[in-house]
Amino acid sequence: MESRLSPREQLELLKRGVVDLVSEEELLQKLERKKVLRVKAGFDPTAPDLHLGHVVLLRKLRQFQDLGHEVVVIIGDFTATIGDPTGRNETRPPLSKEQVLENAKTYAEQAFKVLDPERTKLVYNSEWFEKMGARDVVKLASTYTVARMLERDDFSKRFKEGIPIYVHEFLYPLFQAYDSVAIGADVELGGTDQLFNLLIGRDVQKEYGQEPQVAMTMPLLVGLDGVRKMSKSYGNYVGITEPPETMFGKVMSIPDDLMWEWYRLLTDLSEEEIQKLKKLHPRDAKLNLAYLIVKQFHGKEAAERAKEHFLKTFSQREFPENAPVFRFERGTRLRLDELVLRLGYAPSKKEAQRIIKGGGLKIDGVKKTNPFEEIAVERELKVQVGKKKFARVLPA
RNA sequence: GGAGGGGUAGCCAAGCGGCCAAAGGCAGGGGACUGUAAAUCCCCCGGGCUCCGCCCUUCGCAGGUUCGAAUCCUGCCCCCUCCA
Repeated sequence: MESRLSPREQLELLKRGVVDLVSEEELLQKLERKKVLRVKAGFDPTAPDLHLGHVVLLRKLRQFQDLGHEVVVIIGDFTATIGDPTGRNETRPPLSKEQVLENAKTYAEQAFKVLDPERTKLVYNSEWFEKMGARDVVKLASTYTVARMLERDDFSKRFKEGIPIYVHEFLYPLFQAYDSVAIGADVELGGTDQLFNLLIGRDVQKEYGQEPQVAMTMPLLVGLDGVRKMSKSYGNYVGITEPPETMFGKVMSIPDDLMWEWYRLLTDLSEEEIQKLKKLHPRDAKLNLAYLIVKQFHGKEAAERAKEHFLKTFSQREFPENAPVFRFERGTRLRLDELVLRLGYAPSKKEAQRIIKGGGLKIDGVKKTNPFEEIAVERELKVQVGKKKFARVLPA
């Protein structure tokens, strides 16, 4: 779909799913004036693993690309090498240059599962920040007031509650804003939590004599727990490089209520189509969702296989043939708690024992509840730990 | 710089000489139910030992007083509040 659409039609499309748009009129004007807009998105090079939460954003970027626009991904290598003690994580050592490059590479590989490489530019912000002197930093800092900085939710809250705010933390939004100046961004895209930063970008661009960018934010995807935003540190995420079966299973485990939002943010289905799906049995609607998502990252065939696998394993309770294989020397005698530990399905022997005593271990379909029982590896053992973890144990 | 409050397991939060591996809640794990959803119920939740018992390591850090300390004393580090 090349950019045959009128500016107004483009606008309508681009507005879909967006939370904040500052402002709609400006975006329309830009679309009318320019054929190719520069759409900016930042990337944090400390965490290169992308999950579905990022995909929400990437999909919107892709939409811009499909309309003929250009995406500029800013790799925040400069800021990353300084280190950011914002969170409570003290041990967050500044990344080395190599590390950043490495992460950027992984990031790009993953991002191009959604983005069009032809219309994507990767830019490192060290390119301009390394050249900046103290004078330039002061100039940048003087474009904003402390009072305005404190407008940010996060800052004002911390300020009121007496949680420390470091001076350099005020600098980060400004640096991000300056990225927009450096590349002359027309639009910047981010999660809703980024709105404040995106708006600062507008102000700073004006200070530097540029036309302000349009700020556009996308909803934060709620994670598997159905409560918090999807994030690696909450462990409620679906990584886009995860195997089809895992992905499928994870999607199936989301709360029912959440699935419609996922449909909106992660599939191309229209609102009408989604409404129709609501008439299905929730399980079937969710199977369809999982299928559509897996398909995007692994293709149709893999999606079908994953679905089949899911149905067999969980609906018909069959042992999955593609379960991970573990080999032990023939004749090895192991205690059951040891076995579970060695398979990596328990963090300690104690925990393995608890699982077993609680009835969470099955070997060849038979429940084993004595963790001290020994078993010899003479032939294939079909091991199941809990509901979702399987292993085929073979003699080597 | 001054005065006060506080640092307890993944998080929140009790405990303030022994009955404390440390209440309670959340998160998490296992089981039942089921649609690997939600809700509900039961069990577990520092580590090790063939383990109905024993041992080791934990209550900011380092020492000390005690038969015995998360609990008392000393020093140090960190955080917060009010004042300057």
